[in-house]
Formats: sequence, C-alpha cells, structure tokens
Amino acid sequence: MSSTGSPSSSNFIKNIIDEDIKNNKNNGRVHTRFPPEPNGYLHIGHAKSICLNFGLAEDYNGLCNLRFDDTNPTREEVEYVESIKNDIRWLGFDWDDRLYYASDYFDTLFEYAVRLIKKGKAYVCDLSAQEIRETRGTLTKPGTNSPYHNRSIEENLDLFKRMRAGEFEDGHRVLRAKIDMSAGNLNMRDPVMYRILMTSHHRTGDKWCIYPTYDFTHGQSDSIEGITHSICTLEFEDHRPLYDWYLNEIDIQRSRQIEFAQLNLNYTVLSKRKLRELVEEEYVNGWNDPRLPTLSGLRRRGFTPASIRKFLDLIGIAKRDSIVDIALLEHCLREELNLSALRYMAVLRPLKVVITNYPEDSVEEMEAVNNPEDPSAGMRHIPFSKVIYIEREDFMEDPPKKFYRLAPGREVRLRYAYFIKCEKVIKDKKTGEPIELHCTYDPASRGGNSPDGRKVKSTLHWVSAAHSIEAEVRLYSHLFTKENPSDVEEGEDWKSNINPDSLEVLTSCRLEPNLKDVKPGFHCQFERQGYFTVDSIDSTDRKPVFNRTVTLRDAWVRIQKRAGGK
RNA sequence: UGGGGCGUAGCCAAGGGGUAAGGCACGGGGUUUUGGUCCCCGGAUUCGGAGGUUCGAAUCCUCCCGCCCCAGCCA
Repeated sequence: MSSTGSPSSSNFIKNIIDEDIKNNKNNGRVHTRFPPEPNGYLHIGHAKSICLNFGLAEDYNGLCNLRFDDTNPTREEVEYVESIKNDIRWLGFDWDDRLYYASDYFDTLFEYAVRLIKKGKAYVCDLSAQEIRETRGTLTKPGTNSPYHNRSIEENLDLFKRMRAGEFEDGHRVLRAKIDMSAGNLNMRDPVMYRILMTSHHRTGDKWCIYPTYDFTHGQSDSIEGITHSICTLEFEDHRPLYDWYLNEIDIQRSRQIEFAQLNLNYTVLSKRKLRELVEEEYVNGWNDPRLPTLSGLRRRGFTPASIRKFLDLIGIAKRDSIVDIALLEHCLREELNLSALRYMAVLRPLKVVITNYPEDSVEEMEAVNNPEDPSAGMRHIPFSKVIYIEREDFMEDPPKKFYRLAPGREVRLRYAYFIKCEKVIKDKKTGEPIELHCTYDPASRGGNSPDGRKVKSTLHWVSAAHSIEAEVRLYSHLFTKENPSDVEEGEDWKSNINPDSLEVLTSCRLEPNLKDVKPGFHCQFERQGYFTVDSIDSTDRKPVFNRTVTLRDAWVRIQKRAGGK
C-alpha cells in the first residue's frame, strides 16, 4: 500500500525486485531515483517514471532520490530545476533531503577517469568529432582504432589534466574509454567519457571546462548514491553493457539498470523537442498551456494529481512500445471528480427565455443539491425569475428524432425549478436564428415535479438573467486532429495536424451567482456539460475565467456522431 | 551483412506447462430531476505465423514474419 494510492498491479520490474529480495540482494534494500535533465518542463511521460520510481520505493519501504542529471551546461538552466521540483511535489512525491545533482560528483568522476587511465582503460583522443564519427564504422561495419589509442598512460594523464586546466579549445580533445572498436554495440566503440566545454555550469560555475558524458556519469552516480535499481527507458537498453563496464572497471558498487517503455498518448506529443517547438513557435501559449500534456499544462487545465497517478497505475509498466488512449486519462479524471466536484449551473451560450405567465418582479430561491454523489456536500439556493437563459443548443426549432430537449410546443423541466413549455420563437430577422423564446410555466411543478405525474423527456440547466454573473469559459479539445500526429502526407510536417479548434473561447457565459467568489484551483462540474476549473493566470475578481478540464460523457453527442457518420 | 528489444481483443495489460484476469473504448438493457453517475449483459475456441516436445502449450524448443531502438563530444 502506498501513501499515494492503492497498491498497483504487478509488473516485470516488481517481479525482478521480488526476486532480488528473495535472494537477499542489496540486503533486501530498494533504492531508486528519478533523474531528470533540467532542460525542459516535465510532462506526463516523466510522471510515469516519477510514479514508478517513487512508487516502488513506497511499495518496498525503500527510498527514492531526486537527482538532476546536469552534465551538459550548454542546455541546462536553474529555471527548469525549480519547475521540476514543483511538479514532482504537486504529483504527490517527496524526496526528503535526498536532492542530488550529478554535478555534485564531478570531482569523484574525475578521479574515476584518472583511475581508468591508470588502468590503461581510457585515453585522450585528438580526433575531431567528425573524425571520430568517421572511424566509428557503421551499424554493419566495425570501426577502426584511433591513432591515439595506444598513447602511454603518462601522456594520457598529462593531457587529461591539461584538458581540465583549460589548455585546449572546445572540441579539440576528448577522453575515451578503451573498449572495442569492432563491437556490434556502437556504444562500446571507445565511447567519449569527457569533452571540453568552455561553458559555465548552473551549479559549478567556472570550476570545470571539461564535463563527463551521460554514460560516464549515470551509473557512477547511481553507485555513489547506493541506488539498487536504476530504472530508465528502452532507448538506454544498449547502453547497459557500457553502464556495467564502467562500474566493473572502476570497481565500485553496482546497481542494476532496468528499462521500461516510455508513455505515448494519442492526439498529443510527448517529446521534449516537439513540446519545445510548440511553445517557442507559439502554437500554444507557453509551457503551461492547458492543451499541453506538460504537468504544468495539465494542472492548469484542471487535472488532479490523483487522477494522473491513477491513470499511470492503470496503464501498467512493460517493455512493449505502446500508444495509450487519452480517453483513459479522461476517464480517471471523471471518476475522481464525479465523487468530489460540486455541481453548478452555467449557461455557456445563452438563449434568452421569457416565462410569460410568471409574475413580473417575483424571485424565488430554488433548492439544489450540491453533489448527488455526496450528501454531506449539502444544498444551496439558486434564484429563479421571469427571464432566464438556457443553453442555445438545448433548443431546436425542427428537432430530429432523438432530440429530447426544448422545441416549439414541447414541455421540459428546468432543473430544480419548473416545467416550462415553448409557446413562441422569436428569430433574428436577418439570420433566422432563434434569439428569444416565450414559454409558459406550470406553477404546480415547482421543484421539478408535476403533481399529476406528467413526465417530461429532459431536464435543462438554466440561470436567472438578472442574477447570473458573467464569465469567460475556455473549451479545450485535442491539440491534434489525428491520433498519431506524425501521420502526415508526403512533404508535410507533424504540425500540420494541429487542431485549429483546440481552443474555443466563450466570453459571454452566465453562471449561477453561487460561483461568484471562486478562486483559482477550484474544481467543479457545470451540470450536463463537464468539469471546469478556475484559470490560475487569467482570472480576475471582476470576471472569472474557467477552463473546461473534460466534458461529461455525452450520449447525445454519440447519437449525433453516429447519425452524422452514416 | 551488425547489436539490442518487443509481438495476448480497437487501446493498455496480467498470466511464464493445467485449459485466456482486469481497465478503457465500443454495443445492448435497467434506474435517474445531469442524455451524468450507478447497475446488469455482450466480446480472444485463442495469445504474430508454422512446426515440434507433452496427457496437456500463450507459457518450453526450432524456424519464419512483423514492429521499435542504436552510427551525439545529447540525455
């Protein structure tokens, strides 16, 4: 049982850990780590790794470190460090005092490198990047040894120290491991351990001008921290022999690298490169745009940490490349919010309705249930009067077969109020669009039931015109029109699949007055429509802005789609 | 013509010799003052394919097919 949810289902990593514990490997200890590179914002794919690593630690009574993998100062910044920490906490995890940086280990790593040189297992290579590439061979052809492959240990030591001292320019020399230029695994063809980067680092400043590569850093950092299970994604699978080689040759405690498949979701993109492109080229409004699968975007959109955790738990952990249906994420959110969200009435596209037989100046307070799933949420009052607004799409002048809502001559229920019957439609002279309805109400149906047992086919939400408050509501839908954004015509690019209608802004919405003093972070349901949250950036006291997190499941929409599809 | 992985329903996924869990999606029905929720019911004669071992195979063996990753001084 974990502190962040129910016990999760079995997976191959747990099987491995169970086996390790049975064999008393690491004395039964489980210690993981989440190792982000601080070069971008976290997205839900990272959340999968976070939940896995922190979750395993919880499940096995172990620990999980947060370690920034900051070995490349040319692309990493403190700004990202802060957002990453914030997002992890928001997701519900805590690294206590175990916040580390790979750069904390630069001194040790340097000593390890010296150790390998002394063992004759590493050498300074003067080849250019271009030349290294050319001598590496190809997938099917072995590489050739560098002309510097057999430099003496003394010369290597001297050169490496001079690299550190800043005697050479960027890219002029590297330190390489001496392994096997004919290995089938390219990673073993004398990989680079250190490169010269005349760049100051966000943590170590100008102390270093040589920086270790990922491969020469990650395993050793795991070892230094006593990590028992080093979990990463599939593309590192063929780095594992190198990971093991370094630990073995340096002769330090070994941790075990285990790889799992990254999360992919349909109708969106989950690569830092593509997300960055969307942000920088302003297809969206920043990293926290509610349409983005970044944690900051999902948070602003209204997703809850628990729903994201639940989702990630349900999809499981495996080694198979897969694309998960984003409908499952939405389901997890609805499942949670259905139980907890207070219900309100909000009219997004108002259509004026005059109740002709209702007294002119009368106002009644109608009693409404706050959450039918939770009686303890109590009741509230909603003012009702002669002029109200209903949803534009709840009226059709010439309704199709399965349309149950309001139409000329038809009677419906106004939720928590009265039965009303449409007597007259007033239309815009130019467009022919209905702009106002005249209805009559049945005074005996107060509260929503008629004493004569008369049935009505639908219940509409409404708002009193004079008492409602104005708001802006932003409706979001998938950022891409295709399940797989990369599915493009010859010569086109994935961005041509961006959905031009992913954001619809409604500026004249009318809300029931109970929603007046609502603050950012507030989640609620607008009845019959969906779950909404108050936008944390653009809301003002004068005019709140609501983001639609997700729609309610909608049978009517499905009926229409089916009819339209034929 | 190299190396490393992966194939169980439309999408995820458990199961690793004893006769195919679960969730989402989808469809049907019931309840309902949200076309919401909730409750029933419906799916794999079969686990990429073909052989083989076995009383018995998704699980073991052989061969074949398909898909993904690797030629950064990125992580």
